[in-house]
Amino acid sequence: MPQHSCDEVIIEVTENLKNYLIEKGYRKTPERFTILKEIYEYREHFDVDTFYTHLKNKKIHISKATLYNTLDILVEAGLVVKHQFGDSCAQYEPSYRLRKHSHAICIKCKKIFEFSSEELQKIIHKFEEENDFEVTNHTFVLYGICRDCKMKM
Amino acid sequence: MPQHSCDEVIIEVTENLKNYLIEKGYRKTPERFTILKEIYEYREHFDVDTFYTHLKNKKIHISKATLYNTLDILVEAGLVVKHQFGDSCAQYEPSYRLRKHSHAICIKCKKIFEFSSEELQKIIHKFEEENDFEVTNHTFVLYGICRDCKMKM
DNA sequence: ATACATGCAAACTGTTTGCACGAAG
DNA sequence: CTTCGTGCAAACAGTTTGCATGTAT
Repeated sequence: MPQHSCDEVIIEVTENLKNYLIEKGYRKTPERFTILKEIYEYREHFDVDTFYTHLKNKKIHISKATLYNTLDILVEAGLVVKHQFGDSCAQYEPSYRLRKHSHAICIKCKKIFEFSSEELQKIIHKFEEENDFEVTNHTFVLYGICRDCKMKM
Repeated sequence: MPQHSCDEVIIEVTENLKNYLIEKGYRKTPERFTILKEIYEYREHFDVDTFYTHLKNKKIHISKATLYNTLDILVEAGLVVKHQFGDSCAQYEPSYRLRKHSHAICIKCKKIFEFSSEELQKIIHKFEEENDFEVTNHTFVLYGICRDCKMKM
């Protein structure tokens, strides 16, 4: 993908975060902006441990406590989505201006696949209207056996 | 709901479990059948700790280790579904012959709502066919604010 | 100058593991 | 009688918390 568009997104989300922090009266610390930038450059799913190591490799020293704290804020701000897939630890991913998608996880090889579906949005809207429930986020995960693992059986 | 139909379901799932254990060469221990029966009488979502206490109150003594072990088997056997909602601990629920449903969780009051959607099945089938992926289970969770909490704001 | 955020380590919590005993096959 | 399952406690892993230090406001 072009580096250009990636930079643009980072500028936008940085601005969004700044506004969110001001609105909430939180402080604009360098760590918070660094973490946001790194997440949007990384662009993939990650768990806290993996990301912590990733930062360490780039000589960026931020403690795990701060990482957890900041991720909570980014989720609140709607800039990051948190998923709790079956296997132990939470997974995060950037969400701003990125294609909304769902996940399918192979229970054999643990690989995560992504797919999107417009019909899903319709289901969500229907539920919102019928139940007077305001959906802010959702997780749709399919568990099963992928093509490769099916062939190995 | 009529006690009658509940008993019928318990008889069926007990038979299913027996067959599954034989097929896999696992032992038919009383604990395994007791846990299955209690889950199908309970009929609601539960986490391990809550269920452990529930059993203790009924003077049924089964250790947590056995509970975890047995739940894994029941999930394998397709008699119980495991959900990993955002908040820490895993939730389980009986699945045999019970209406397939999805969940909506209020992020304020943490209440869990259930709803079902036939369209969801279509989406799942479409994904299976397009990707040669065999779906064995799925989780669809909406997070947001329920009617009651909206009114309190 | 005054909190609030960070970093570190210790605490916590849900789950897994190791081992001795007991029961299913 | 052999092996697997259970119960218990200890271990583990991801996350949270408490406190001293540092820094945004």
